[in-house]
Amino acid sequence: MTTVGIRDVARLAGVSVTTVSHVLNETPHTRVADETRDRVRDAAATLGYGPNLVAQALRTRRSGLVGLLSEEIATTPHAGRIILGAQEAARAHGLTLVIVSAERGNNAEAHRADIQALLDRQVDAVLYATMYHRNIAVPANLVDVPAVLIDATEGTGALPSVVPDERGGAVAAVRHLAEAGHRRIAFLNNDDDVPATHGRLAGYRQVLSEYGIPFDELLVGASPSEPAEGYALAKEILSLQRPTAVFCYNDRMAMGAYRAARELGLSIPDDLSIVGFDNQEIIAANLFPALTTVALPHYEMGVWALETAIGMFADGAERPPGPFEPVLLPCPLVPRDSVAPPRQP
Amino acid sequence: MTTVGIRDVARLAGVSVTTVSHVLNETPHTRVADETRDRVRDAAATLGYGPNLVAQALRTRRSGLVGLLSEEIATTPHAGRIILGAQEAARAHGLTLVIVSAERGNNAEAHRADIQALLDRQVDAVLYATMYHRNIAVPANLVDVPAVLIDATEGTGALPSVVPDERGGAVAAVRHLAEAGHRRIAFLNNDDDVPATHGRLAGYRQVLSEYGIPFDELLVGASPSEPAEGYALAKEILSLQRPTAVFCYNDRMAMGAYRAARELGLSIPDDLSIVGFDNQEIIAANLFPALTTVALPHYEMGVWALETAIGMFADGAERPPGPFEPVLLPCPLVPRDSVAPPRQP
DNA sequence: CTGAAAGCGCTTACAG
DNA sequence: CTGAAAGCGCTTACAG
Repeated sequence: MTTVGIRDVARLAGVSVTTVSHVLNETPHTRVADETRDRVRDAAATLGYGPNLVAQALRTRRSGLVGLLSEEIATTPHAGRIILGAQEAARAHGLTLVIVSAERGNNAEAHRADIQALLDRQVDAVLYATMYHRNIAVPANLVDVPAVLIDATEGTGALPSVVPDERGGAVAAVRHLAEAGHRRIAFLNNDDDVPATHGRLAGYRQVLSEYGIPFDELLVGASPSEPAEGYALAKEILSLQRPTAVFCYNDRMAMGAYRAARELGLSIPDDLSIVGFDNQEIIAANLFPALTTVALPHYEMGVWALETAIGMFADGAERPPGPFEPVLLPCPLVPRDSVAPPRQP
Repeated sequence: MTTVGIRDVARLAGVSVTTVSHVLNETPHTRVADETRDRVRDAAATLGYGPNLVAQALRTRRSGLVGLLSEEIATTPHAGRIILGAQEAARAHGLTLVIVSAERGNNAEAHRADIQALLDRQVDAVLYATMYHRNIAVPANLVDVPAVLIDATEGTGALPSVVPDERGGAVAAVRHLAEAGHRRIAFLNNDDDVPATHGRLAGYRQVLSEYGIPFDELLVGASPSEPAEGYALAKEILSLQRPTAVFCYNDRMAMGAYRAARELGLSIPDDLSIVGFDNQEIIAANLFPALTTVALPHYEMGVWALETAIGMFADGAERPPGPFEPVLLPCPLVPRDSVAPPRQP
């Protein structure tokens, strides 16, 4: 690969490198004769010239790189959608995404080192994504660069951050059930102290009061948010109580609820309607019947974060002072086949 | 962020930048007094100096960046494991991974542009990953740089490539069933003309002959590799034939087979043993009973590709001439709970 | 309208 | 054992 430089273009066009730079970059306030412009462009095209972005970065002190530090890139498809959103937004702005998967175990010191590596690379900004919505303490050196949090908040409001509107998503889910006519709606919650647990419960309660349905604590349970535990919890609540619908903290618990319903001889959706949360395609679309659920805005959070970061380092943009309120992105309902009106009483 | 440069270190240590560079990089064949070394290191440490990698890249003509072009980053967790493998290998070698998600639709021209963007960034190598094992035609400009294919082969052998040992994985799966005592083993295959279809069938047939089991075409069927179609196919074969075990092309089809078995009143694993392929955690671990399956070596392919790429651009390394034979990585059996000996006949 | 020259932050022969 | 100087490929005042 013979590498062609700006000098080669200048020589072929018979102009100086200054002029080549001006026309190729369309430098504002610079008049260049049309005829010269064309000559330069032709020369660049015939040589297949593309500027060396490393040199450009050194000179302009802008690398065009944005770093994405993500926990657990591999284990969840969610991370993939964040990456995709950030990546497509980056490409749309001529930026390149550099990714590093954070060490497991939440080792703050290791994260600091990962961020330092990104800083040494001169990234223009860093995006910091956690694997699920939570409150975190950020590594100290994150303040050395425009940074934004994805799926995470941090108490002080020092950084812009974007998270799912958990409550709003739950409201959509439970309203969907209520609108279908359900009044005895169980809720299988997670038992971790994380924002989604509280937010989804709040949404559930909100809809109950909207519809004047009394809160019945026998219809609400909490367990680890996995299929096996969801199954046990569903079995208990479905056996003792007689809800006509159940809203599950996530699709994995809904998987368990499907099994419980099956074992109790309850047919979905005729005997029991179920709504999940997370929209994990591989579960939701392939359960039988397909699961109605609520989508998490991972792609959108990736886009939002990237664009917010750009706003922090773009020319002329002042880095906003903060403190920042977390931005909530909507969690839309994804209707499939697991909801029907309750049977006639 | 006041950025500290090599000059600041030199000034503080009372030496030239040349000397700072030598000691920090441990340039071979360079004698520096121990006392000077220490002074330099102390100065760098107290200033928190890290070299500007952009400047270093420009000067050494080595960016330390490797690009990963991956189709469909978001839709499959597989891509995540490739990224993770490549990323961790990159970090271990002081390299940084740059990722770009290829346009959907397999648009060769768009891929060419994505690769060009990577080349403009001066990446030292590019890794090209497809979303499932297949034969492809690579964009022409990929030959301008050390490149390796992940999960893909390309006819001419122009590029190193790494793919799963489909046949070996199928052999492990079917042997596992045969060793448990099964002799009537059905195979639910995919119906696409892709390497995995042929490889897994070959592995199935190989084990049959190892055990002297005649090939019975009534026990073998093919359909799209999704739960719904797997269900239909399983229902047909399980109703008409009476296999004691079924080997499924992938975990999604196995999901369908579970449902078929349930509807036919067959209990897994007592009445019917099932083995899948792909080890999609979210399915395999959460089906009930948990699915015994075969893992695809995505993480390992990511590592292999990154390290092979390094071998192509490292100092002193000659770029191997090719043609290259695809390297097969093993697909190990992941035993769970869906296999048992057949009932007494 | 166009170009000569300095400089981004490093590394690396070369000289002493 | 240590340092002065050139140069990687660009951009950008500045001058004409």
